[in-house]
Parts: sequence; structure tokens; C-alpha cells
Amino acid sequence: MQAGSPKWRRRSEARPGEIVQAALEVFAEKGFAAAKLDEIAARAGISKGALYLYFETKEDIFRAVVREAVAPNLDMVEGLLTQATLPFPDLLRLVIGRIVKVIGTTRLGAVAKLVIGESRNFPELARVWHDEVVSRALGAMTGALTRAQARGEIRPGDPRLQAFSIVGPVLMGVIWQETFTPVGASALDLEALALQHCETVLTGLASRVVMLP
Amino acid sequence: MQAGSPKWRRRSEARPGEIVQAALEVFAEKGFAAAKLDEIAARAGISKGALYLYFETKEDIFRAVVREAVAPNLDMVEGLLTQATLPFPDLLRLVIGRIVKVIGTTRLGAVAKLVIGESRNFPELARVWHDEVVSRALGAMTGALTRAQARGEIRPGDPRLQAFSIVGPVLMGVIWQETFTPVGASALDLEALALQHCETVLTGLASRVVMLP
Amino acid sequence: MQAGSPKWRRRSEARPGEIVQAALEVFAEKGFAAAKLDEIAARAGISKGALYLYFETKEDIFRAVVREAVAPNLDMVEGLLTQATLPFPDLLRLVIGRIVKVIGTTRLGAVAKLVIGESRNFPELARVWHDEVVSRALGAMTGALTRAQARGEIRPGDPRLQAFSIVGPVLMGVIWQETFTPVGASALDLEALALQHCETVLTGLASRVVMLP
Amino acid sequence: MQAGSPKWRRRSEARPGEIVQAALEVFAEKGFAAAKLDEIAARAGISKGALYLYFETKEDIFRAVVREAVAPNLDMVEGLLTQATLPFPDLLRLVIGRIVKVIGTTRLGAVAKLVIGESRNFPELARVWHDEVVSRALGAMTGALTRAQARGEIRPGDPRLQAFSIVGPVLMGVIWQETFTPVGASALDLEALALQHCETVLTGLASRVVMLP
DNA sequence: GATGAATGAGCATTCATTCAT
DNA sequence: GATGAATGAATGCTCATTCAT
Repeated sequence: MQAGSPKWRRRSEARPGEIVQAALEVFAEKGFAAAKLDEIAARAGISKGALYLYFETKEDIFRAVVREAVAPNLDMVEGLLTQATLPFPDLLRLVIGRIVKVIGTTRLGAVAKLVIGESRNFPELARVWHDEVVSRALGAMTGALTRAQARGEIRPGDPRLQAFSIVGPVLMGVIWQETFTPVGASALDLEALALQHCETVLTGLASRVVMLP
Repeated sequence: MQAGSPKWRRRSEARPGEIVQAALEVFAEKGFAAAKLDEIAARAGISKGALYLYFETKEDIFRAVVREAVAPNLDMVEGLLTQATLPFPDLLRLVIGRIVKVIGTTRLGAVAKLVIGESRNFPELARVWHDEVVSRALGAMTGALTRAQARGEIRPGDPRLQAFSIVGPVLMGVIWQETFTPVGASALDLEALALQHCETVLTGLASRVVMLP
Repeated sequence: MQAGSPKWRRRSEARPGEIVQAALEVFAEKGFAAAKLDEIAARAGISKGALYLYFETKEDIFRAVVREAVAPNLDMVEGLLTQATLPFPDLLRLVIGRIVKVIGTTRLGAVAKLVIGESRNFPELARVWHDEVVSRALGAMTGALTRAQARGEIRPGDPRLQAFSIVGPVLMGVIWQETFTPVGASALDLEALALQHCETVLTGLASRVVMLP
Repeated sequence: MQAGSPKWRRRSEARPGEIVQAALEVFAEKGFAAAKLDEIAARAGISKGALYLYFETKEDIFRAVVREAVAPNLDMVEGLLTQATLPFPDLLRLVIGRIVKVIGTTRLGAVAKLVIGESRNFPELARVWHDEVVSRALGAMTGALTRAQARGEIRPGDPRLQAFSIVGPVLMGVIWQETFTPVGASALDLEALALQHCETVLTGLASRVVMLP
């Protein structure tokens, strides 16, 4: 084995990402405590000891996994904020579509489950997720709702609770897929759910609505 | 030590319940793996060894905790089914109110979080919860929605997805309280959420609705 | 349940013997360490706590089992000694027959196995057995051999080693039955072994023997 | 678990042997249950955890100890078989001498005691010993006796029982040394026993023998 | 940098022993 | 005397972490 081989150099730089990727899989499957460093190392294709060249502790790896998953969401949150001038129905359809797409292409659902499950053991992570993802996204949504109320687009009401009305079903769908589908429950078409729920909640929130007798 | 001291009277009949109660607290705080039998025993006011007079293993205790939490839900589900002849809006307000009340008076939310977090390590529990709680409740809701559609009370659409639209925000509220409130997020008034969402979704699902330009 | 019931009184007196009997079975099956007081109590038909009304510790029960098994052997040893005036072949046939009979009607073999297996953990028991059973029996045999040598009945030689020649095969037969027969080895006719070995060793030890070319 | 990977991974070559050696000592002194992994590890000069790099469980270590002791015996058994063409007396003297030598240079006696004592808890080990050591050795001896009977060298009789007559005293001597010598009994010269018994039993089994009145 | 053998603290589980009833 | 619930010390096993190579 020759030191300084370029193949190694390049791999070294990629290592942390590979480890986080492998760790994400194992944590998602087993949860934090039941995940074994042996398995993470094996899936990352390195030795167990090598993990400690890149991370201090197992908790560190866990933190990296969760924080890494925050990044794409931050982008999404930024997206929410910048589109904030659209009419609310258009904005909502756009945002929900984006959320569903991100969930479909990343392991975001699995990470959400991890954060939920380990929130008591890793309060800082729950805090990070709250502060940098959930709260900001919810804040953006609340802001858009407040403005839409001011414009008379949607009916009055606590915009934070309205935001729950909007996002909750999608979150429930994600949890369903992560929790019950693997144990035999019928699968769920998250996109169809988002589409139908969007129209339902838009009608429900619209101000210029008249219910006939 | 005085003979006949009431403190030491045999409580064997109450013990399993006390243990499950103590275990619920510890599991809810730590998750399955991080929960220590020492602490469960201490909170139950008995020795570690005594746990094994009532349960075979730690997993057994966990199962008991989860199964015990199922019972009150079964009653609630039965309640749902028997009220099925009411007009849908009345039924929904009734049911949602009941759900929120149960959640407020039991540790159901904590158990739900446990089931979600440990679903990969205890698939049978996820299955039990799916079969005996989630699926039945969702089934009842779907049935009521189907009938309401037939009666022309609510608009057409996949009733299962409509059920997600109805229940999702409440579930999200529960998760919020269990996950983010303990780490500093602003508390959530679950009852207000339920109330407002009920009206929103009822409007959104109603068939006799006209959106004005 | 009436205190002082005569049925109980009589049982109480028989209890230690019943316990020792039950313990013998369990110890014989499992060895000392793997034997559980629960099982001994169950087989004796009493509660675990009641064992401590008759014995101080588990070791105590074990000691009682082993010592109890000594008694019938002491009788046998006495028998050996009193018949010591017979011609040696007659004496040997008598004694070996008696040994085989005792082994066939008691759990002596099992106890021997226990003593052998636990001799390091219970040196006093090994000592008791040596002093009160093995050594005395061997001493009696050695004495008889010495006298038979003096009478010219059997050929000269270390009488202790001759005693091993006589007894060894029977002991081996007992061990065989206790160790290998339960795991599928073909059973052994201990009586036939004793009979044939008796004649073989009597010929081998006889002084008036001529080997033809 | 890698398919096809040999059960004995690349390990420090000497370690397993050192562990087995240390374990043999501890098991021989305490028996299986009373032997503590702490002590085995200490005597092997490693930590308790390191044991599990080489063996799965305590039982595994025990099995290795017993199986390892089988190997030298297999060689001995083969030796018996290949010398089978000698005249019986010469063969017997050769074989017995070899047995005594092996016993004197190995801890075979201690292992035999272990197998006897734990035969109920580890039936497979008793079976292995029966099938691969005792049965084969006894079979070889029986075969030699049968041929010797056919040649008219020794008198008729059940050859299996004759084998017991031959081997029993040596086994008894081994057990004596392992069981009673450590608790104060006078030591036994196993070689002298073997020598004298050999001549005794050869005379006893010889066909061309006449007993004078 | 990389390895994997070695460590040792930590935990679930067992079971002889006790004691209030 | 008898019970059996309760105890707690003991121990096999796990696994994150370290370190000599």
C-alpha cells in the first residue's frame, strides 16, 4: 500500500459524506441506540476505527446525519420565502408540490422520524430542526397566510393553526409511509394526497365561499 | 420494622399496572434502548429483580406499555362507529373532540411517538397499532366519508385521502407537543387547533359550496 | 387450613427426606450449579421458602444429598468386613454381587458422578466420600487381598493396585451408564459385566495358575 | 455474516489456544457453571471482552476446550487401530502404556471429569466424546479381542465386557487422581497400576490357562 | 491515513436468600 | 409451620472507543 496514492486522496475527501450516507441508512432502519458502528463502517466500506478519523463519537455521526438533512430543507424554506408574492392558492400548490418532491427524492421522512424519536435524548437536534427548518417553514407559511388574510384571499383565523391544517396531512402521510407501510399497511400515494388535500384546504380556507343550505 | 405496617402490604394485583405506568414514563423520555430497567424499577418503587416477577424481558414490558395504551383507543374507535348515523359535520365535530380529549388525558401521544420511533425494531407493535388503532379509526372515518358522499353531504374524492386531510393536523399537533414543545417551542393549543381545523376542513369538503370570484 | 392438622404434622417429619430425594433427582440431572431451588421445591411439593425451614443453604442441601447417599454404602462396607473369612473367590463374588445390587437399586451412581464433578468446589464432600466410603471399601478389599495373599490364594502384588483391578471395571460401567447411555450409547448390562469380570480377574489373580505354551 | 468466510477469521494466531488453555484450567478447577469469564480472561492475559473476539459464548469456549482435548485422543485411537496385527499381549501392553503416557502428559483426566460432570447439560459433548473417543477406542479394543479370540489367544466371552475389564482400572485410577488426591488421599502410581493390571488381566483372559487345585 | 484487535464500562437477566404475612 | 413476593449481588454479554502497528 503506497502512501499518497491519488485514489486514496480523493476518497478521503469523500469519506465523511459516505459515512453520513451509510449512517443515515442504518439510523433510519434501527434508530440511534440500536444502530451499530460496525454496520455503519461496513456499509461505508471502511473499518470501524476509521470512523473516528472523521467523527468524535457516535452522537457526532448522528448529529451530522440530522444536520446534513437540514440543508436541502433550508433551500426549500428559502424557496417558500421568495415566492411569497404569488396569489395564495398558486403559492400553496407550488410549495406543497415542492415539499412532496423533496420528500420523494430524499430520506427526509426517515430523518424526521429520527428527530421525533430521539428528541428527548438529543434536544439540541430537535431544537436545530425546530429553529432552522420547522419554525422557519411554518413562519413562512404563517406569514403568507397573514398576508393573504390581509388581502382578503382567505378567511380570518389563527394563521399558525391554519398552517397546521395545511401541512399536517402531508406529514401524516410521510409518517404513514415510514411506519406502517413497512409492516404491511397499504402504500400511500403521497402525491395524490397532496393534490387532493391542497384543493380541499384551499376551499376550506377561502374567504369568498358560500355554503348553500 | 413494625409488623402489620400497611406500607409493605402486598400489592401484587396493582403491581403490573404500576410497572407499566413507570415504564411508560421512562420509555417516553428515553426511548426503548436508552431506558434502563433500574430506573423503571425505581420509579415503580420496587427492585430491579421484582420486574421479572411480572414480565419476562424488557421487550415484554415495552409491549405491555404499548398494548395497554391501545385499550382506551379501542373504546374510542367503537364510539366512532356507533355514532355513524349523525350528519357528517356533527359526527366529525364529535369525533375530533373526543380524540383531542383522549389525547389530553392520556399519554397516548407519547406512546404514538414510541411506536413511530421503534417501528423498525418492533414491527409487531407497529402492526398491532396499525391493525387495532390506526386502521380501524381510519376505516371508520373512511366509511363515514363514503356514506356522506353518497348522501351528497361532501364532495366526491378518495375518502382515504380525505381522512388524512381531517386527521393529519391533529396528529401533527400531537407530535409538535411531544417533540418541539419540550425543547422550547411555543406550546400549542390542541383544542383550538382541532376546533378551527374542523371548520376549515368541513368547509373544504362540503359539496354545497360556491366560491365567489 | 387448620393449624396442627395431623396430616401436616406427619408430613413435616418426612419433609427433609422428601427434599433430599427431590434434590437428588435435580442435582443428578443438572449438577450442583445448574440445579435450581425452584425446581427442587416444586418436586418436593413445597414452596421455595419452606426449603429454608429445613436447610440453611443450597450447599447444605447438596451436602445432605451426598451424605445421605453415604449411609447405605457404609452398611455395605460393614458387610464386606464381616464376611472377610470366606475363601477369596467366594468373598469377591459375594461382594461384587452386593455392589451391583446396591448400584441397581439406588441412585448411587448419580451421586458418585456428583461427587466426582463437584470435588473441587466441595472438597469436604470428596473427603467424606473418600474417608467413609471409598477408602474403607478399598481398605477392606485390600485387607482381604493381603490375607488371601498370605494364605497363598492369590499371587503376590500390591494389594491396592489389585483392588483397582477388581473394582475399576464396575465403576467404569456405572459411569458409562450415567454418562453415555443417556446420550444414545448402547446400554450396558452391569450384572453381566460384573459376573464375567469376576471370573476374569479371579483367574488373573489366582496363584495356582499355569499358562500352557 | 459473510458467506463462505471461514469461521476462524484472521486472528492473532496464538490467542485461541491460550484462551482454551486458560479455560481448561479454570473449568477443571471449578466446573462449567462456577467458572467465571473474568478469571479465564485474566489467566489468558486478556480482557473479558476480548474473549468474544474468538468465541461466541461461554459454552463455545467450553466446547472448544473439550473438542481440543479430543484431538490427541484421536491420534491415540488411530495408533491402536494400526498396531492391530500384533499378538494380543504385546498389543495390550503397548496400548495401555500409550494411554498412560497420554494421560500423564495431558490434562485428559481433567477433561474426562468435565465431560462426565456436565454430560447432562452438554449432551452433544458427551456424544462427541462417545463417538470420537470412547466408542472408537472401545471398538478398536473389542475388535482386537474378537480377533484374538478367533486366533485362540484369549478365552471366549463378550469382548465388550472384556474391554471394560481391561480399561476400567486405568479409568478408575485417573478419576482417583483427579478427585481424591487433591483432597488428601494418597497419590496413585498410575504406571505401576497399569503394569500390574496388564499382567493380571492378560492372565485372566488367556485361553491356555489351567487353574491347579 | 487506515486497520482491527483490545478494552472496559454498562446493562439485562438470574437466582439464592430473606421476611412480612 | 408455610408461603411467595421481594431483594440485590453476581455475571454473561455488548459495543463505543482506543491505540499499536
